[in-house]
Amino acid sequence: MNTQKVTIADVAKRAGVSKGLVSFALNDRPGVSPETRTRILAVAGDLGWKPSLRARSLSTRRSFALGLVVARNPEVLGSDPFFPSFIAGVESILSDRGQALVLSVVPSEEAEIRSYRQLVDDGRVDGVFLTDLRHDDPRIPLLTELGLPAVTLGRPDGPSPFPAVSIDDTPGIAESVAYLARLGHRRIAHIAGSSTMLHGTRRRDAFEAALCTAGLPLGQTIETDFSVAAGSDATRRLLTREDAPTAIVYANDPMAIAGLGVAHELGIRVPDELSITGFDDIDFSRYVYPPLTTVSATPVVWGRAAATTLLALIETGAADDVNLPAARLIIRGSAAAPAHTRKSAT
Amino acid sequence: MNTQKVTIADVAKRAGVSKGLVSFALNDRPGVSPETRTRILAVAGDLGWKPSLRARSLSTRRSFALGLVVARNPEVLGSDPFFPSFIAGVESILSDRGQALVLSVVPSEEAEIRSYRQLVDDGRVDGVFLTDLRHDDPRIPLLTELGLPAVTLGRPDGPSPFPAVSIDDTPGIAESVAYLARLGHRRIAHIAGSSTMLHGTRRRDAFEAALCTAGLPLGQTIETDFSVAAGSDATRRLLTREDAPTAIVYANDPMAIAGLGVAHELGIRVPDELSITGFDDIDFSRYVYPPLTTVSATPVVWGRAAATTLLALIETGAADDVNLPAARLIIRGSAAAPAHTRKSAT
DNA sequence: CTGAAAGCGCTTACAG
DNA sequence: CTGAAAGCGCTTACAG
Repeated sequence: MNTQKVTIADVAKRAGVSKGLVSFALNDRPGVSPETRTRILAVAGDLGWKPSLRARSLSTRRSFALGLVVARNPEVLGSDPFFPSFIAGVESILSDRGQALVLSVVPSEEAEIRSYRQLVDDGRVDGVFLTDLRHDDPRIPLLTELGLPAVTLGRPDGPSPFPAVSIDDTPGIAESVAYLARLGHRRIAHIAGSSTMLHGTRRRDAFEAALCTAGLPLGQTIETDFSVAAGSDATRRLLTREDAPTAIVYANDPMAIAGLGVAHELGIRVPDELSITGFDDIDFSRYVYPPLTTVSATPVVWGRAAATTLLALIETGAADDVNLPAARLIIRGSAAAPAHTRKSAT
Repeated sequence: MNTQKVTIADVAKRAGVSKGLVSFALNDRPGVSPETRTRILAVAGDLGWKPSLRARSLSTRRSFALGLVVARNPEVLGSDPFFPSFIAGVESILSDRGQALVLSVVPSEEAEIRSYRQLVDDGRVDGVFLTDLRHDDPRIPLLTELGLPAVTLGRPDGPSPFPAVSIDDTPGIAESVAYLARLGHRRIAHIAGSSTMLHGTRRRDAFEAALCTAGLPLGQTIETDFSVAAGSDATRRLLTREDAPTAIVYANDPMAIAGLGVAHELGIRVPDELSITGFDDIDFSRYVYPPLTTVSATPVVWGRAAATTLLALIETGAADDVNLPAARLIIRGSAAAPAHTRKSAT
């Protein structure tokens, strides 16, 4: 209950020094003799002094907080565990360093821009995480103009003054396609994410490149917004066609799980009559039936790395890009040799 | 780029008044003539003055931010869309009121307590949301001691000085059981959430009461931690028993979806041979097959109400409890008459 | 209705 | 190595 009662002045008086010196001792700055420093710190401890963050903020013009503004629509936000995990990773770094996370969830791109401006106008944060990178992402020039440090998750497609923390998702898609091709599939489709998102396009490009590598004809691709609903619709369209694919590579797990539902509904057995692969390895993926063959993702690791990088950037003014281990294929039960291959093998 | 350059002193000088008066005008306090106020505000507008939140924080001892600390384990956090939606609801209120949300995700109960203490030591927030209420929740005495305003989601089982914003989930469970009983089920089991959580116990109690109302014998109940993995295990245990139930009422959708997977794996058809119901109506629930009969939840509405209440409490020092509309049963495809009933009906 | 001053609790040149 | 003072940009009694 005594909290916030004792101030730097109390410590100074009790230690018989000036407030300035207490501040120097606290911040480990040169100009205080070791003995004096020790004495000051001891007095501070005795008194239970907790330096006021608000006062420090005012004089240092720092907020000791990092920001994350999320502009996903509520549905895809809810069915995708990326953010909870990413945030858990971020927090594991921040909590030990006395930093806080300010989270903003906004419904539109306009609201997103307003949110960033508000954050800097209010001096709420010292830097932000840029997730879900888009093509020619408007946030990069915006933050540059605002002078707010940032770290991007993945490398932007335009010029960027910010360090990037990346996980290459190309190998995961490539492995998925190669695996399906090896099983004997020739009509492989892709249910892609939004083409406004960098990772939507990148996974799609990886899919097409992998098809090419495997010597397979170009497959059908349907673009979605990454939502469960869109994944469901796209699957239905694909499966009710004349030349329905025998395998579908999904750009994320939630859509793949929805696809599983559609297949069940249509009486198409997975993996016997249809193979599917996902992306992200969300918790659900191993508990649906059949368990989903998918690509691992490590959002917690990404969160830690991004937080570490952003903090370094803020403190030192510079930080290197970091490349995290690529996502890999995890083979479970949702893919198998296509029906005709099986028949001819019998 | 001019941001944060112009201060209250500039406005005062330009308007020919004292800083104090500018402050009064800004805060709509009595003691400024209408003309003067208008003139001051006009000057402020011209100059593009944005009052410094940091300076206001220091002198008012307020942070203009609200806190949410989440202590769920990463898995259940990720598969349950409650938090993203709840937060979206909270933000929709906060953003218009110049408030920010500081989010803390912690791995343990000790870390949780430390997090709250840190939040008040640093004066990061003016109040917090208490979610996932537990029995004899230690956070209530803790926050009382710390003097931090809070709002609870649901009513605690012990004494609490804080307003509660509640959604009664009892009717939803009661309706689920009544519906299954009406379909002809007599062996209905419950896969419950954690008994340390108030909503885990409450749903379980509602289940047992509903069974009683329906004149059915006490069903089997298995307690879990609400996770997908636990829901899967519990379902397997139930279905491989001699006296396997013909229907299962799950305490949340993620577990019900895992249950669907187990049933598929065991070759038990849903709903023909097994009926299941969920709780929460998460986005996935309508896209699995068969689509899940479940109970609606409105986390966004809950978020708005909780934010409104907490802000009222902080500003006026008091706020009333609020009761939101109860969750209701949503009938989809995962429940039907039990197999033997069907047979005898043929 | 208005002004001048002190205060919120730190940090940071500037002297010594 | 140390002290006294000014400053960060607001708010808030206190006088008039």
